[in-house]
Amino acid sequence: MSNPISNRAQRLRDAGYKLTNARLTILSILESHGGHMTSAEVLEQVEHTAPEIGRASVFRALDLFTRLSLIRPTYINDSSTPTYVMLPGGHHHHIICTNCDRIIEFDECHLERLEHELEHRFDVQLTGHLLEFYGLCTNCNAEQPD
Amino acid sequence: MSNPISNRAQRLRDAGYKLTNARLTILSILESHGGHMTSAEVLEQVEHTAPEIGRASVFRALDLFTRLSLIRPTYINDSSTPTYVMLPGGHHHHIICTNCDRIIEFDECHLERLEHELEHRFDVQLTGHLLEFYGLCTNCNAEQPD
DNA sequence: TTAGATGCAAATAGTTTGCATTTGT
DNA sequence: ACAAATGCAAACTATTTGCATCTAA
Repeated sequence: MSNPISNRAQRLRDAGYKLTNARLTILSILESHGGHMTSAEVLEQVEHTAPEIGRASVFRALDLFTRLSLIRPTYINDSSTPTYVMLPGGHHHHIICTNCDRIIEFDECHLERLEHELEHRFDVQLTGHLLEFYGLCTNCNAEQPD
Repeated sequence: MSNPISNRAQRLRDAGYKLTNARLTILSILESHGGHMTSAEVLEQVEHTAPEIGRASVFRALDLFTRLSLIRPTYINDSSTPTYVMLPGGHHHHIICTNCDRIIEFDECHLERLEHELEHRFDVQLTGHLLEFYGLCTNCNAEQPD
């Protein structure tokens, strides 16, 4: 009640969820890590910094955060493990090299106008978006003889 | 050698991959199904229409198609199974309701300019993109008292 | 002809479940 | 006080692997 609550924690509370130790710890791990984290990386960090938190709680928290659009799972490296992307300010954008899986992040997307238009057209309330471009990075492009 | 080869099959061949029965069958299942298919749905279809094709080949084909940007795995329903999205013309766009998982597809994105700009800025060769908006659909928005 | 792709079945690994206990509000 | 969330460990399920065989080019 005395220490400051992060924006995201506030959103959890506002949505009616309890600010438990497990949730706050996992949120903090995601926030301090920045951009992308696989579920395996989150599990590993939890294991290191708060081994009392169970595996199941990690998955439950990741699911909850996803429902709240705080993060979004996406496929990057191999095909069977999700990488969770933070959606600060509700959005995130990157380029994925489909050959070497390198990620290039970029900021601007100019999608505000489209977002508003879609909200009106489909009568939805949008909270975030993810924009992914796929292709070959400089290195992989050079390697491909075509 | 006599029957017509689809655009996508041609892209497989051009990239140096063999046009095997397994790959063509799976491609055709994806194409005839249209927009979205989970891996489980693909497996089920294969089981019905071509039971001689092994599970492993399905996953191998889906991985290959992903590397070629013919499809893209994304998280929609539950968190543990990918939904593959066709990328006809290289792109796809939709809105996901984070409450009921309803998907609303839409066409325009006006991202061509950004795509070209990114190609120059990062010296990459882009082959496709996926744009996802997250939020609440009409029904779920109405239900939420806020 | 032959490198690449397949099918099979077993092994693996990631995720979920059920339930008694704990905790935030 | 009590509904909600947790931690545990077992159960599950999707995916991958290794290898002998087959096939597209």
